[in-house]
Amino acid sequence: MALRRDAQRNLERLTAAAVEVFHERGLDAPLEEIARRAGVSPGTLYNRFAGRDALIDAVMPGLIAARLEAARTEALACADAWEGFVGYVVRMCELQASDPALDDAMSRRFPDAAELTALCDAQLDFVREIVARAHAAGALRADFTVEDLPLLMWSTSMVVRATAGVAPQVWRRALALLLDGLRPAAAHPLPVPPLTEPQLHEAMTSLALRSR
Amino acid sequence: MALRRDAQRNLERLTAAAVEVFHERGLDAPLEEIARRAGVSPGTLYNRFAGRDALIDAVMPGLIAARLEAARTEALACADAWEGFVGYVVRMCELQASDPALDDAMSRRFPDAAELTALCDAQLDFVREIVARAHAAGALRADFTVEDLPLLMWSTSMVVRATAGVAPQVWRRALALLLDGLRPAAAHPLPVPPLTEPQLHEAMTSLALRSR
DNA sequence: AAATAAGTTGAGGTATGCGTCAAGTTAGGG
DNA sequence: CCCTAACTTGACGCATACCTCAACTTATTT
Repeated sequence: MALRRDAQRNLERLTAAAVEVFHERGLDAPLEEIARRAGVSPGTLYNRFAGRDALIDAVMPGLIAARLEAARTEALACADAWEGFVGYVVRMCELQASDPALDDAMSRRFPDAAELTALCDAQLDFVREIVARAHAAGALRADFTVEDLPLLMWSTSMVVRATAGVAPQVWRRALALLLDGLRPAAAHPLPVPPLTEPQLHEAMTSLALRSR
Repeated sequence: MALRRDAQRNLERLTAAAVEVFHERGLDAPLEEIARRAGVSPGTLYNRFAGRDALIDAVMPGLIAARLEAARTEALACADAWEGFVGYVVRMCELQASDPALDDAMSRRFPDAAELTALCDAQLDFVREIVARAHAAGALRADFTVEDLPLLMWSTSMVVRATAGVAPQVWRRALALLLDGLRPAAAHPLPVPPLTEPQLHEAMTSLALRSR
């Protein structure tokens, strides 16, 4: 059954406030702040959303779906396979750098945010194509796998966090150094195998970052 | 004047407990846990140490001084300048990966931990030599600077944190990819200039990591 | 204009962690 | 052995943040 009109309005205020606050403070922002900003009591928030993950799932997919798709199609549209790959990675890192909420949404998994999780998992599959195309063109070192991509994202995530207040573009330098290591000509044997897909998933899920 | 004997004993217990707890939980571990583990009340801890930084400063330099020096001398002793450089970086990252406390101590600055800060600043100067030697030998891309090294450390820090529970060696892979980008042959123009030294210092100081 | 279902409130309980201080305990010199 | 300065204690106040629920308010239906 439909929500009562006032409830509907509060729900909209809540999601709007969540977008704001997540943008400012990341996905670990206090829920009470979101309620406050929505002009609503904490009880109302919990009344409407089971918990943080439900709120995240109500808000984040709408913020990232279009951008993820844009990054993908842009990459595949690019004539040069290497340029496409690099363009994709850079675009993703730009998203990370532009918004702590996006960074969290892309670096971690929130088990009870089903839509968001589905979106990200799907993205990983699409990216497989981009990587495959680069491999086929001999533009990307052969021992690089899709599961290595999150390593780049994590790296950038930290560089951004450390330097955002001081030199907000420096992550591009760190990423460029890294990308230079991904060309076939740069390749030297790697010391350990890549993450398996389940390992990757577990790593993202257990990444509660700001605590231990 | 000397401490009373019981106070001396408590102080030793406190530093020992701090070493343990910092090792397990990083330098943000609750001080109360340290007091508890030392078999002492929180009051006693605060009685002996002005705050977290003082305790860190009492404990960490002893844990890292020797290892930092070993890494340096080992690097300079290495006949091949590139091997020396890589060996140094890998050794440092091994320290990071082996202990959250070392990771914190090397990735951040604790303004009121004077000894620790001095130690790390000195290290950066020594490392300048290693980088210079690699540059002189044409073994390291010319546009790489000492201030770029912390970018590597931050990158590794995050990869370690994400994967420690799942594939504790995978950081070596991420680092290897990165190092492959540091060879002169791999170099392509970098999009932004390196951090300046003051920027670097500020970035480390403001990196309160686990919060925002 | 009731009646009622739907929704909101906000104080309060839980938990973590910092830092303090009045009261109590103890080491160790005289 | 006893006195006093040195030291320890642990409960307390503060702050943050989670989540709940009994009492209240409001929209909607008839």
